[in-house]
Amino acid sequence: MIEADSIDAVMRALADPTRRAVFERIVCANEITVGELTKGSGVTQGAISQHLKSLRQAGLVAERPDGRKVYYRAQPQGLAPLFDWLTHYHAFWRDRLDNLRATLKEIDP
Amino acid sequence: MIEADSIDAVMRALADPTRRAVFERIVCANEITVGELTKGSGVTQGAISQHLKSLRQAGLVAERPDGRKVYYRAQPQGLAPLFDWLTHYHAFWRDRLDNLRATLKEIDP
DNA sequence: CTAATTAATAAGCAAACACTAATATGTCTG
DNA sequence: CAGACATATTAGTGTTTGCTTATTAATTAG
Repeated sequence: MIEADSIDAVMRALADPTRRAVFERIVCANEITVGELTKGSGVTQGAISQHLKSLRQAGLVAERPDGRKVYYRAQPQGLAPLFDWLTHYHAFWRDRLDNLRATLKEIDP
Repeated sequence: MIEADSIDAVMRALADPTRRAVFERIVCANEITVGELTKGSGVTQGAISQHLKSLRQAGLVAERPDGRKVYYRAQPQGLAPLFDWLTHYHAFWRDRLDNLRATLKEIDP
């Protein structure tokens, strides 16, 4: 069984376009500060901090405070719930299609 | 480049728990009517219809009207944007980790 | 033709959300 | 220490969202 809570947190976190963009930038930059993320994001530093909180709670990013800066990096295993969910339903589909094919072959071999 | 619009629609559609549950039921049942989906969903038929509209617009499900009933089925290629997005960032990560490993090996072979 | 059934849609509403501006907290620098 | 800097947090606000009830449209049954 896929854990419903984590998939929920991950999906919700990635559903918002600006928050997803923040996540993508964090992935591409190995490590990046809040200030850098704010620059060119189109929103306020406060907004970025709030998005980071969501991403952190979803397990998608981790923080590394250094002095007065905080570096964020992506957490690879954070996408696991989403990955599992997708694979599960993909497998489901594939099996059903296989069964369908088999049945059709049985009827008309 | 991953198409931003479709990934957005798919993520938004699957972000809501009840809508995601509707989708999962549609996947598991090969075909299912609105009435059956409503039964045991905890929400009204109107709500279900609205969720189906979102899923349809995201390309995740397709309808097959038959008499006064409407049968819904999942559309396998609907998850493709999500799948592509995931693979893209997964690959990104893997490459970066590979590079890191290589660099470490260079320093201390 | 009339009733009942099935699904889509519309209007209204409360809750959640994304954002801003302002403030608080902690850190470095002169 | 005082002021600049980097980030988190809070309060307030407009918009979106998920839901309900009621209605409409279409199809079938008696």
